Amino acid sequence: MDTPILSRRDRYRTATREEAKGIALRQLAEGGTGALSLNAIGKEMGITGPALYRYFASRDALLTELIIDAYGDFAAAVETVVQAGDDAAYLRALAAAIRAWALAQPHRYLLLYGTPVPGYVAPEGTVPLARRILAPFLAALAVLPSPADATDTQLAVLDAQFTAAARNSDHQIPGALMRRGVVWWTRMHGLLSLEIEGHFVGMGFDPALLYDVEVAALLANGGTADRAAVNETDAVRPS
Amino acid sequence: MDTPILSRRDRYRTATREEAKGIALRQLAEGGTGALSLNAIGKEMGITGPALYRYFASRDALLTELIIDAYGDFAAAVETVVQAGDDAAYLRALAAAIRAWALAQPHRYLLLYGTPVPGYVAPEGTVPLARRILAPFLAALAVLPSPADATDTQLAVLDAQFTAAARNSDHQIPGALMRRGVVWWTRMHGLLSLEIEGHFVGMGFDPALLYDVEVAALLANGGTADRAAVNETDAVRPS
DNA sequence: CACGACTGTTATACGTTATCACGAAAGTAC
DNA sequence: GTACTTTCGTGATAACGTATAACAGTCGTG
Repeated sequence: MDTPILSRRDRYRTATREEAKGIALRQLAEGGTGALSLNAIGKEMGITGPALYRYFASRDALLTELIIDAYGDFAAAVETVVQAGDDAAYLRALAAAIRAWALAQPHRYLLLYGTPVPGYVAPEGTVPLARRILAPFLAALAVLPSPADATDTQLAVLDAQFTAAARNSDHQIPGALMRRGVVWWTRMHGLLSLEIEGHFVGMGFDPALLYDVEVAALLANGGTADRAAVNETDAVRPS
Repeated sequence: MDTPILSRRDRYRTATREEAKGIALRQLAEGGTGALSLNAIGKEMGITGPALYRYFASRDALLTELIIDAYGDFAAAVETVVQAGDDAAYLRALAAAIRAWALAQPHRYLLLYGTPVPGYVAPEGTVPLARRILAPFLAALAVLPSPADATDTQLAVLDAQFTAAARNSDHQIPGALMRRGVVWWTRMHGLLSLEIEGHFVGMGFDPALLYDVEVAALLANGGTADRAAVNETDAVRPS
């Protein structure tokens, strides 16, 4: 967060930009991505719609800016988790932080991981941000013993793919570790997205409890099958 | 699928409705929910936009109709899976059918489980449809031995919640069984939604393989932690 | 045949994004 | 202090969207 010397004009410019983005977030929370309107934002700020085009190139530009901000905010929230207790407790705290952030501002979570909006173009600078969120999990998982081993051929192939991908990238994360991190990610996201989108309402159970149970399962067997009966891959597939 | 005797007019009416819905699906696949336009549909059909309001009360009405259709189609696709081999193979085939349908028409999958569109109102008749999709899984899971037991207090509470919810509903599904079904659902959805939305691109692994691995994990330990070290629930939670 | 329901058309109101030309304000240079 | 330049905001405009209303044609039925 470096704040270079800003001229009077630049300060005003960033101030109005922030004000607009704040109103945009509120509109987003109230009516989803479809409710985001530069005209409405302008009206609320006391200026006309076209005036906002001095600050944002287009509606999509504002939206991608909100996405990038949300990524950074999300990553920051995860990074503030302090490592207290053993690694299992740390992972539980990380998972809890993920859920807390997602439930506190569901619209922003959906902005990151929800249905891509019409003119969706991955903002390019998004990959390192996504890795920043996963990093704490990987750090904790690295020192946690992995119950499952490569006796399973499928797992071995998958881990080899991750290892190969690491070679072509700038990081050097072991394949099996990255695989475990992705499993954590997908399971947490499955629960959170369904909860946020309201698919659990009326089912009569506590989503927080199911979340804890799933986190416990991840801690116990690391997201892999530690039994046999896995090698029969050629199941009956439907037409 | 009962087809009562339709008058000449009713046949024409349903025909144009179906034609419009077909074009709507194509528009949806090309540009997402935002690209769905009654005007554009009409133009493509050779009629004006307002004419379509004789067939659909509003844009949202058309959208919810598409959602209901997708639910039925999805459920039908799952139900066509034939039970061959043991129950594990059947469950694998069911999971594969889920993935095949979702990947074949990602926009429709997102219509069901994706970010709710602006004027989202759960179409009311959607709950039995959602249960229809889960039903085959529950049937197969019922006869499959569950490795995990209620030695875990969290699991016991969760299962009790599901059991209580069943009492207030019309079905009579045991709590532990329903819990296992929901775990299958959330894990499959986590993988499928992230894959469909393109969050796996560039990571260098085969999503199908990860899917198989996760299904194997579900089969092996039923989505629960079969080890200890679960009872320390009070982890460090961030601010 | 005649009536009535159904279908499609134009016109209209109102909303959105986005661009443009113009005028006003603020900052900078002399 | 005056003149210049950059920035900011406005209003007009084009194109597209939903949705309603009034009107005209078409079809099925009594």
